[in-house]
Amino acid sequence: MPPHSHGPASILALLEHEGTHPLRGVFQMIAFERGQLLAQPDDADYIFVIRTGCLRAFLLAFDRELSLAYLRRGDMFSTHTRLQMQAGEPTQLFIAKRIAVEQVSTSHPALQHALIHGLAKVLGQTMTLLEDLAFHHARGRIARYIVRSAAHAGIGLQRGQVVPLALGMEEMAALLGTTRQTVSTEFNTMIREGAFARERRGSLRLGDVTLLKNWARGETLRGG
Amino acid sequence: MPPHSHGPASILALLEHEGTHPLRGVFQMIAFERGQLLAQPDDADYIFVIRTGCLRAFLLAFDRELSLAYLRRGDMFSTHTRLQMQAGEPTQLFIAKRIAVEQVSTSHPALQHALIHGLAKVLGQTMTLLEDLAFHHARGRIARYIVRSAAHAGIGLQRGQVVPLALGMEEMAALLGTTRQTVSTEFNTMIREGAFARERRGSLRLGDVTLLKNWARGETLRGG
DNA sequence: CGCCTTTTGTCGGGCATCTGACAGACAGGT
DNA sequence: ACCTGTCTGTCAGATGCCCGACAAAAGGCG
Repeated sequence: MPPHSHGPASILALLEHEGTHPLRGVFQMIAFERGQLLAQPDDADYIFVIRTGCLRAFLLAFDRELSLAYLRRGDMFSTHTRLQMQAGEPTQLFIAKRIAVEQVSTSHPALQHALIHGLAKVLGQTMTLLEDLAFHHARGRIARYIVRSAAHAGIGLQRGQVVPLALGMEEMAALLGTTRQTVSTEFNTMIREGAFARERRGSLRLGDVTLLKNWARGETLRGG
Repeated sequence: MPPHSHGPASILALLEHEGTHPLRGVFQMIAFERGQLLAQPDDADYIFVIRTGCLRAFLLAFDRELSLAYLRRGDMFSTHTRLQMQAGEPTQLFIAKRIAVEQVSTSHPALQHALIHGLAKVLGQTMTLLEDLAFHHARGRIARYIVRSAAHAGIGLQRGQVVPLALGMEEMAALLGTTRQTVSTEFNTMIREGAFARERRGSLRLGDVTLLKNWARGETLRGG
């Protein structure tokens, strides 16, 4: 569930405003190059809001990685010991220690709501991933990803519609918890079966949408 | 990741106190029988705190289910469209509409913190599950579960220690995202290799702890 | 256009794990 | 003790997926 809709704009507005809102005092702005990692400076918890660019949150184990979400402008999140962050492009964000935010936010309930909202959102995305991994085969996950991409782009599931795909095979694999090869193979098999066709790189044209829906629904469950 | 430590006791204290704390007004107490489902009455979000008993949060897809967490006294959570709740034993809980809580909590920052804390905790557990599913084989997940069980019971990882297991094979399988048969087979293979021995039902005696640690660390990663 | 790098497609072998089926072990009640 | 239901152990067959390797294709740049 990649690019998701923007979080509470109010926070960003507060932080970007030229005034001296008390909240602005605890946040620092930092910039990242493409590919740069957001290192955990100490073992304190941090909270941040994306201002521009794109940050990929992922789990890392040895040489494998699983992408959890792509955070974009307005998205708010907190550093988490087990999560790595990497800029997918030049990125700016506001960051502050969680404790500091909590102290200030005592008098700013709106921020609290925003935080809860943000956490709940990431929790939801994580749950989607969990569903995918636990219940769906590689083909189902790909189908679900395509359906989500279409929905996110505001495109109906109808033959002929063009759906943009933000990710390459490798990145898709990392997001879906599988391998480049499996994604590639399944993808092309789905094309041969007529579910959709390739449209240059980075987009596809929908074909037999019923097929896609059935795969996405997971008629055939994982491990079966 | 089964029973986790108790949440903010303050909330429960507030709710259980005989006085007329404003917070108490928005919460209702309900009781459940063993096996009963916590149905989503309408499409509003609810927040609840467990008072007694045990609630299992799980994902459901067709005839398969994946247990996410076992919530116990003091644990706080919110209903989530995709999550089912089931009482594992007679259970009482305080429940309220999220909106109502937010309105009241505007003047009670402590509650906000507790909520954020609770959400973050569940997010953490979800992440653990995700790690398991994405990176570890069945054996690794079982080993990790045993290690967690020991830690939760405050038992050191040393030969001879007795670790209680709260779950049967079937429930363990649901929590670890695998099948009863696989858990049973792996479990007994691990016993034969000397990692631990069975101690009546529901507990085991640790043997070669190094083996256990290695499996838990995941020397051998999933899909490899 | 030709070169080089990155991305994508495909194959064959191997393996973890799922399914379905059945037998043995345990626990509770009468 | 017995029966009875639930839990547990194990097997054989099937399969989805991973891995390593290599070829084909696409894009950037002089």
